[in-house]
Amino acid sequence: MYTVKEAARRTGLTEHAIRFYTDKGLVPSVQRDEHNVRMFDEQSIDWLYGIRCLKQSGMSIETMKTYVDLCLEGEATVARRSAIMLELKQQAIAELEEANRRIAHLEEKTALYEAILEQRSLDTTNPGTWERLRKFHGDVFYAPAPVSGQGSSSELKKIKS
Amino acid sequence: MYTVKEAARRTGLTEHAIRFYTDKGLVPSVQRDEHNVRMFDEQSIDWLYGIRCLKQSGMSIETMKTYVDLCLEGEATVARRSAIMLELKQQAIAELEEANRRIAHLEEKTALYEAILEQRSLDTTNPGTWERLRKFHGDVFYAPAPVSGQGSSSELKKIKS
DNA sequence: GGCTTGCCTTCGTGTTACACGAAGGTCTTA
DNA sequence: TAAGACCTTCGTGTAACACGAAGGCAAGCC
Repeated sequence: MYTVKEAARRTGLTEHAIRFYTDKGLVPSVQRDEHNVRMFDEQSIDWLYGIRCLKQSGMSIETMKTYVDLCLEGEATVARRSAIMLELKQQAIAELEEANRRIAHLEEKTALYEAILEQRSLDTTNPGTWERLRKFHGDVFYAPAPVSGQGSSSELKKIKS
Repeated sequence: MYTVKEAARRTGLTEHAIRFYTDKGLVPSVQRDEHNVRMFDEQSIDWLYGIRCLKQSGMSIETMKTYVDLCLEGEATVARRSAIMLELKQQAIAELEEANRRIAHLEEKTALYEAILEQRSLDTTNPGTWERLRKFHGDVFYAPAPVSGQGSSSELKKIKS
């Protein structure tokens, strides 16, 4: 039987996290001794490993609770658990796509900054100067179509050089 | 000049978010009228668009504040702003890799579940039953090395097939 | 004048998954 | 008997808002 500290050492989780998980009911086999101290047996350690794994998969605590409860019900719930994992995978794929969009977006911006630094372009990344720039290329900074264009300035050429 | 509601309509942000951003100092050009009501001019709308864009890039509010302040200082800060964007891109790339890891991980799990559902494998996804399974293949569920290794994974081939 | 409607304000709580510290209890050891 | 090490619970803080409450203000309507 292990204390929180030992369980932390064995699982790689922090003591705080382990208390948090046990309090959330994610470690069904955990017991308390006569001084109300959490005691972990091998099965509890297994559960903690499982939790850590689910966390790595991006599962929320709430879903973990559902998942754990389904596990306790036994093999009859395999299909439902499978569905949870599939949904999680869909979510991960969505995050992947989001990350890809961000990178593409940031790629543009960093390229733009590079151009500015090399004096090849105007500074369109500062919203404070858009009024001056709007009529030329006011939509480099942000992805969707910006405000309806008005505003003018002729000192731009000076910067362009 | 626009109210919060109109600014929300024009920028696609919620009214709550707009109040939040203005209170954080991310919209330097915003004013208040005689009744303490926020008033947005075209430049304020530009700033809001910029904020929305930065948010889409995954930038934190704190960093946005830094970024906005740098913008206000003018073109002398282009290099520092560029550095912020580069860092953000690195972060996005890291998130991308994390998402890829998750998907690979979940791919295994969903495949395993499929195998279980097709009666081709034991249920190794339930930590509550690992005691029974540990001697067979206790490390399918979680990614890193599990409990101090006893048990072999020689039965894995049967599942993989 | 008074009421309703609609917009605005500030303030305060809830969210997620813990991190962190405080205050206090218990056991062991010097 | 006191220190040290460990545990407990409780409470606050985090990020980026969402949401609702309570209240102010102006305009329109009867």
